[in-house]
Amino acid sequence: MVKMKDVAELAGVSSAAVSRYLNGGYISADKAARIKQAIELTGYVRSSQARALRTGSTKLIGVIVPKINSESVSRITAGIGQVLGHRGYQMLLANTDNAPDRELEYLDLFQNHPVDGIVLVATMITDEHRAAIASCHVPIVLIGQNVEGAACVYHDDFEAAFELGHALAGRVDGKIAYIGVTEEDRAAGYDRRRGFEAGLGAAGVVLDPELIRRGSFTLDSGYRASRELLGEVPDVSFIACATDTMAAGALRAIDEVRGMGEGIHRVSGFGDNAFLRALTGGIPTVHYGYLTSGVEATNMLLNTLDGVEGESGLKTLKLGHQLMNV
Amino acid sequence: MVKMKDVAELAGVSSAAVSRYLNGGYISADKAARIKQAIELTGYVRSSQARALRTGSTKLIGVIVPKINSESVSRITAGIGQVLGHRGYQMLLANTDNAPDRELEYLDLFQNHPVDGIVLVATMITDEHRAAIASCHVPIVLIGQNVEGAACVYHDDFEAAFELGHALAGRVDGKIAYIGVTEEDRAAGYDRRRGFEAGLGAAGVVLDPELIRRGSFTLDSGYRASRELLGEVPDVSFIACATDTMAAGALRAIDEVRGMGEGIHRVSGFGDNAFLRALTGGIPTVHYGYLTSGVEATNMLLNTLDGVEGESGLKTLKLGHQLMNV
DNA sequence: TATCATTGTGTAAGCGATTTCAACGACAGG
DNA sequence: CCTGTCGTTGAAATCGCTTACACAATGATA
Repeated sequence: MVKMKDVAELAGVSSAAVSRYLNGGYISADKAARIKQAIELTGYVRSSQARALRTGSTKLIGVIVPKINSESVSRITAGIGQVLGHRGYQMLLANTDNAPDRELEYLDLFQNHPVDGIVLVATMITDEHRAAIASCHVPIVLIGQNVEGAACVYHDDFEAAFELGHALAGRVDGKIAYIGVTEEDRAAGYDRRRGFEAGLGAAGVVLDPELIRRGSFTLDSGYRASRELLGEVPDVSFIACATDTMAAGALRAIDEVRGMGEGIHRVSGFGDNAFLRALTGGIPTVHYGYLTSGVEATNMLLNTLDGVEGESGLKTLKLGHQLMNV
Repeated sequence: MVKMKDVAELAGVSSAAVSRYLNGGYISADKAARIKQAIELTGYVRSSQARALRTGSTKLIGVIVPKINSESVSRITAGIGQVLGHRGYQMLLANTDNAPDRELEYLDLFQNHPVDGIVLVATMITDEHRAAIASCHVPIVLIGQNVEGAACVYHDDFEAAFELGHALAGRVDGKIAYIGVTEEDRAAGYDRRRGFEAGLGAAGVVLDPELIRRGSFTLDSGYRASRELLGEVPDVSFIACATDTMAAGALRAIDEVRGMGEGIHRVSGFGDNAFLRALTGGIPTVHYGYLTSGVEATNMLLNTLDGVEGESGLKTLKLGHQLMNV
């Protein structure tokens, strides 16, 4: 592998000159030309490892996600990747498979090590998480949760759920059920459930605690919870779910129990999944700018890292949402 | 940041001893104990950058994908990530957004630089690709295409499509149409289209060239191609698509033109998308072990890198498939 | 003419690990 | 007692790059 010294010798300069040429330091025009030629001739590329050791910067951003094969996460990731690519960084992806302790593990691994910054697509935030985030040696931005004391890019799940609940209250007659997710996930669990209840409440509809069930983000869990619900409470009229994926499961359950095509007007979700939209013509749901959240979070992070002027660095950013099909 | 020298001093040994302790070289029991204690006391973690510079190995695997927010790719990626995690490697993810030249770019970037190996989730393989792969300095495994002279983990798209075509020929009456993707994608474009035609042919059904259209992997393109098709040839009876995602678009188009629920029995796809399966009860499609292909490819790659005995290293592996709902 | 920025340049000192090398004590065999 | 082997050790040489520093020119300013 050709190294800087080789290039320097070929160009008849010192390796310091080559380094300066590469990094934009003082260099005379003729030497610059000779170096340029020497680099092209040898096909030299500088060792990012040596550079990293010397400068302490790797141009790598650690991205921690709970699950890669999910529409929302992969959209967020697409947004992150877009920005990183544009700005000369690369993405080190860590998938925790929904295990919050693996999040901590990666947080630990990353901060000591090879990354310049971290984007955490967050689900459950425990005290341990807060501690880990606070003691992080590199800048970190969270996506999806609003955590005090950390830079966050998030959506207002309470408000969105409120609006959805309020809108649905007027349109649905009969019993409304809600299938949520773990409330340890503040945004998708707690806020959505509470917001939805509050929204219904504001329209004078009470959500019967008996009709609140719990799933786990998967289509299958939405399906199972719905079957159970329909079995126990046959006259349920509408099933609201905490995610579109779960809503797809609910849809399937209703179709099975009540006949094909029955489910479409009897479920709602969150996330505005493209597949679901196309196949059903659109159930009531909330559109979040997932890609945008990835973009915004990453820009914020890189602005601090690159010391971009005019940008106030890490802060908390609430993105908007949009009610669909209500 | 505490470094090896600090640990060594605290333990009263040389840094060489600490390094040996960490890497399993000669070390006496008592020194090992002292070093262990010193490490715990200081919370020392070794700099992977310095290590990388010295050893030339980064424990990083470059993963190049055409698109991150797609079910098949994210499943493959999940499989890759699983294995990497288990075996102490990390994933450097590069998303090319379906731009084959960005694939080349990353191939170039990766091979000279910080990764120990590459997994390429391949779509179009041009001669440039072949050249880049052949001249790659680090081991590389392709997923999804069978390329002569490269290690590949792939599915037999021709055979799968043949079986699907053959099975459908007996079940469908009336005109069958096919919406494919670019034939530069040998597996998903060329092989599927040809296999499907051959399968129909073997059952005595001819696929009218007028009824072969072209889309681009997206739901929307499947929708548009189908609308066009239905407009031009109103008596089309069945639309086979090159991917489930496109089939979802076709489904929507048929529902729009002929009434809700009509599409379900009139489309087929490839890939066995979970959402589509749940929402439709299952259209004819082919199930591929996407996660498995990620797992197998990565194991193969790491086996060569780690020099695992008994494994014959990089080779080409054809995975099975399964016809669904026919 | 003396003084001082300004611009270029090379030398050499690291960054923090791994690894070669020579050396050393102990102990067994001859 | 000498020699060879084994297990163990630290000093020192890298790995390839960046950058502080010293030192020249050169031209501008007083």
